[in-house]
Formats: sequence, C-alpha cells, structure tokens
Amino acid sequence: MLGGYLVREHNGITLVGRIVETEAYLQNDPACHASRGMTERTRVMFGQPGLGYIYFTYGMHHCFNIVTNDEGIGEAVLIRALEPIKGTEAMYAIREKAKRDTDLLSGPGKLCQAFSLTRSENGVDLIESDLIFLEQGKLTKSEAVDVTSRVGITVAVDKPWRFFIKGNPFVSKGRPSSKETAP
DNA sequence: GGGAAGATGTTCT
DNA sequence: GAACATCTTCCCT
Repeated sequence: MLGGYLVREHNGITLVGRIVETEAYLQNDPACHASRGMTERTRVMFGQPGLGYIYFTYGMHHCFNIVTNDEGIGEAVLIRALEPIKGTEAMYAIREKAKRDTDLLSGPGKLCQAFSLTRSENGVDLIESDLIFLEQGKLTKSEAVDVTSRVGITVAVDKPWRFFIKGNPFVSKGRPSSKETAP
C-alpha cells in the first residue's frame, strides 16, 4: 500500500496524496477497535475489503482506515500520513494552520481534515466510488520501508506494525509508543 | 527546539 | 463516567 495514491474529489477539486505511512490493526490485537467484537461503530471494519472506515476521536479528529480482510473479520489499515501531490492550495485553504507542505497531511487527523473526510464518508466503497478511491503506485528505487511500533496507543505497544517510507519528510512526527528505556 | 497538557465529542463500561 | 489509533499551544531549556 505504501507508495500508492489516495484520490479525493471534493467540491470540483481533485486532491491527491501519496501514502507514506500506515499502521496495521488486526482483529486479535487489543489496540484494534474490532478486538472486542462488532459494535455500531466498528461495523464497517467487518464488512468487505476495500471499504473506508472513518471514526471520530479525541473530540475533534477523524481517522481514515482501509478495510483489508474478508467480510466478517474486523481488520483494517490506518492511513497515518500522505505526501501532497495535487490540490495543495485547497488543502491550505482548509487547514489554515499549515505553513509548509509537511504540515498538511503528516498525521491521521490532519489528512482527514485536509481531505474533508468525516463520519458521513464512513463505509464508502473505495473500489466503486468516484469521489474517494485509490490509484496504484510504487516505491522508487531509492526508497525503503521501515517498521516501528505504533503511535498513540496504550496497549500492544511492542507490536511492530507501523510501516512508513524511510526518510520521507511527509511521514508524521509521532514517535513510537513503545517505552524506550536507556540501556 | 522540545516536552507537557488542554481541547472536545463519541463510544463503551 | 472514563477512555480515546490526535493536534495545537504554551512554557521551559
């Protein structure tokens, strides 16, 4: 999934971002919303692969996931950061706080705001939709994938399920949540 | 430049 | 009523 493109048509403007950072959430993973069974909120995660699962958290932020496993299995990949490719002017207009390109999409809450993804887009079919969909892309020769533990969680912090393009400036600044104790 | 805490609403116990 | 897959601001170094 890293290196692919997320395309969003909004108000007649095309926004494109390249996926540079993701996290995996599996069903038997305590940090995954679906680990405690299906609820009203996590229903989409148990749907067919290719759906977009969007939830609201911390009172002011949305997070965008892509459902990955078969129907009946609650697993998804969180999109944590995108590299702005197209429509950056519209992103700046929405995100007034952003001063540089690296401020626009470098975090799950930021990219949802810039792409205008809210709960009303929850459950969208990324394969059928003309408004939100994915395009294929791949890593260049000089790019490498790095892996760390995940960010912003309090359980299963030792699971190395955060994937990102090594050295890419648009990866979020969040540090892995595993406790790094001095040797 | 970096760490700590506040903001704020939905979901689940 | 507590927790939360975060972002921003404020204050310190």
